[in-house]
Amino acid sequence: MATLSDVARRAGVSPATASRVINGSSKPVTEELRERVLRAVAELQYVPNAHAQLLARSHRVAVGVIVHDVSDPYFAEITRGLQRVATDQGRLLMICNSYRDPDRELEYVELLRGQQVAAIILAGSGYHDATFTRLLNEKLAAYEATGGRVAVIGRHEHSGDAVMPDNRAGGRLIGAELYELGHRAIGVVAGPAVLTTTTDRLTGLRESLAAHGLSLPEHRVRHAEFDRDGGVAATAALLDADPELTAIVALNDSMAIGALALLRSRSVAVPRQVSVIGFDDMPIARDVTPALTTVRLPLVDMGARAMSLALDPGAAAPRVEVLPAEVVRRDSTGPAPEVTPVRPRGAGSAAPADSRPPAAAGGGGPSRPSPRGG
Amino acid sequence: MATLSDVARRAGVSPATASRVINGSSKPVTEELRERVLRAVAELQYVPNAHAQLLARSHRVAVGVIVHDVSDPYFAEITRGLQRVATDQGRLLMICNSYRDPDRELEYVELLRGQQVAAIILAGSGYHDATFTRLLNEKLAAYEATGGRVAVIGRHEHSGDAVMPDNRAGGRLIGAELYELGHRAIGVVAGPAVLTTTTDRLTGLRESLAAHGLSLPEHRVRHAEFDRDGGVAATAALLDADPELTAIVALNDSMAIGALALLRSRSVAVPRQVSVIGFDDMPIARDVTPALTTVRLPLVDMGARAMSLALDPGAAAPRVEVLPAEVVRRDSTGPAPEVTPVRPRGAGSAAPADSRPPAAAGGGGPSRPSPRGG
DNA sequence: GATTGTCAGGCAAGCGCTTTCCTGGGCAGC
DNA sequence: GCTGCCCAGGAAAGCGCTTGCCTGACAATC
Repeated sequence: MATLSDVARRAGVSPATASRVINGSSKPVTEELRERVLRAVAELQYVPNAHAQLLARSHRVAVGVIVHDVSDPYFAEITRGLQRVATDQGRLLMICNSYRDPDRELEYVELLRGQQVAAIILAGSGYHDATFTRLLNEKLAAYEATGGRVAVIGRHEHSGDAVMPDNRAGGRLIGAELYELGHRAIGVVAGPAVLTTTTDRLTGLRESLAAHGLSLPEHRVRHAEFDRDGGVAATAALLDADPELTAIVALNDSMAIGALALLRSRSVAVPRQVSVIGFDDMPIARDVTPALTTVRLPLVDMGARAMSLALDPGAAAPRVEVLPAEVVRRDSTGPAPEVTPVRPRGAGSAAPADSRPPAAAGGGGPSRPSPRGG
Repeated sequence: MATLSDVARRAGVSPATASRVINGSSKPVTEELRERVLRAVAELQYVPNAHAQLLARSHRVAVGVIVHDVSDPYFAEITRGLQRVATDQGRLLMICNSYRDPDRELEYVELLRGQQVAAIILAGSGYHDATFTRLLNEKLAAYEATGGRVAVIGRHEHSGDAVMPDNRAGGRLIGAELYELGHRAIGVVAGPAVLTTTTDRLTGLRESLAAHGLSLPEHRVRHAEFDRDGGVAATAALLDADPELTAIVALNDSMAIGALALLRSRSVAVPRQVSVIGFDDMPIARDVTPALTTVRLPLVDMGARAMSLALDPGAAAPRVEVLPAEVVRRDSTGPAPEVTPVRPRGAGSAAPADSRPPAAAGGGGPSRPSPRGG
């Protein structure tokens, strides 16, 4: 591998001069020497050793981001936003997948610290785990103490700059939407209980149902992995236990897609028999059938803002930007059916023990806010 | 930021000893000193400067991969395979998105070279662009000349180790499949013509159609971006020009999803009126409606193998692994209808100028190879 | 002609770490 | 008691680059 001194030697100049030519230093260099250096660079196919440069300058240029999994569309979208701003500012982005393993997350913080990144961005749900949270905060604090910048997306536990999707409000929107459509028997396909995203969304949903005098019993909430197959499993469990459900809330779109798949495999009509609503509005949501009603989060924007916060030297006070959630109505939700929607498979017709109210006659909620959203 | 000498000073030892303790060097160190060093490390929250380490050791540990876009499921899957092997071997993976910009691709090669990566993996289609190809090969050659390893996925233009999905055979499979189903009026929703992936798949398709005496006129091939919206646009163009098409081949699944969306918006029944077949078998393919018939490529495996090749010191001769494509039959394809399937919108019924043969009566190909795949 | 100013270019000191080689003390062997 | 060996630990030489500072040549000024 050719080095700077190789270039300098070939051009018949000192390494200092070569360096200045290559980096476009403000220090003037004769045109002739400049050309000799550039020619040598081309001839040797010289590329500066980035590590040596980083050691020599004290200027940190890369930015690290730790996500659960970039191939998950949720994070793919966020990453796209991060990338855009990073690239605009001439920063290199290093992406690390924790695969939802807290330990790996801690390791990556160290790794990124060792890489001398200018900022670390943590994207994705936090964990209900006090020990982990303390450990993580210690590590981040140590990093910040040496001038590193930290921004988080959707995490409560860190005290610095943060971009927060309004998961709880989103949960409330779902509750209101389903209530207006007349649904009273609602099941929830939830992500892992240790994730704050799961509990936040669930809390919001419970709040709005409670406001209408409805409760959400524990057995109507099934936890599984936050992905398509988790959605399949949780939906199956939910329906097996409660065939009279008229609506299924999936706490993210991947799970919702799993729910749709399971319902289709059981020949349950959506939304005629059962409505399904998701969360996140990932791009594919509009292309499944029926197109998925969901709660939109401005994912790309969340990424972009987080990167802006991270790269902005920053006010003394930590900045928290809460980004709103909004319902996107598509075809997977509809008015609650008036009779038990799901024929229990095999078993004799289960007693409809549910306390379903008469439900506003004429189907459809009192007034569907708008005929079609997004 | 605490340095090694800070640690050494605090522990009352030399930097050499501290380094040896921290890296678990084979050189023996008294238990007492060892403990003092480790305590100092903990107290100072010391993390070694990775760049300094890389400078000092000559051992390169990171691996770089250049993909078109990780958030595209095709590359997300490949990346997953790459990651797995890289992690198993204790390598850090650096992911770079070229966003299908050849210039950016060249830049990233330089960047990765500067980062002293042990290997560079190029994933994704090559370009029909002689100048670019030459430039790229020069850069890669320079990198290899200094001991760097290169592996490519799905690119003809590089002469070293390669993993090649059998795009052409996949194209042939599609042709055979549609022919057997009785389709004679076939349109192609293709990716950019400059991509070798596009042309390879198209070539295969043409070959198998030709084997049955069918040709694929240019106006039945529409090029657009290799994504969902490209699929929408190309399908619309195709149908507007040729309402009598009975099958649409999308050269990747993203475009196929766009095609399905467009057909639904025009109320064209799939597969009753028009069959749709995709390519790649990305995970979402089974969850759209109708579930997408497609050609499966072993994406994760492709990534894993490429990484193995890249990390394996390597035989003198370049190794090329061709991975087979296989048809996955789902619900978006069916026998060709016997009458003009798409009612032209508005315009008077276009003359069915097509040379459609009588088509085997009874619908359905002579014998559908297997009732249901994958 | 001596002095000062200007300016292109080079010297050399690091950046933080690893690793080779050397040192000096303790011990066994004669 | 002296020599030689072994071994833990340290000194120091880089790894490849940047950059503050200095040098030496030349031109301008008195």
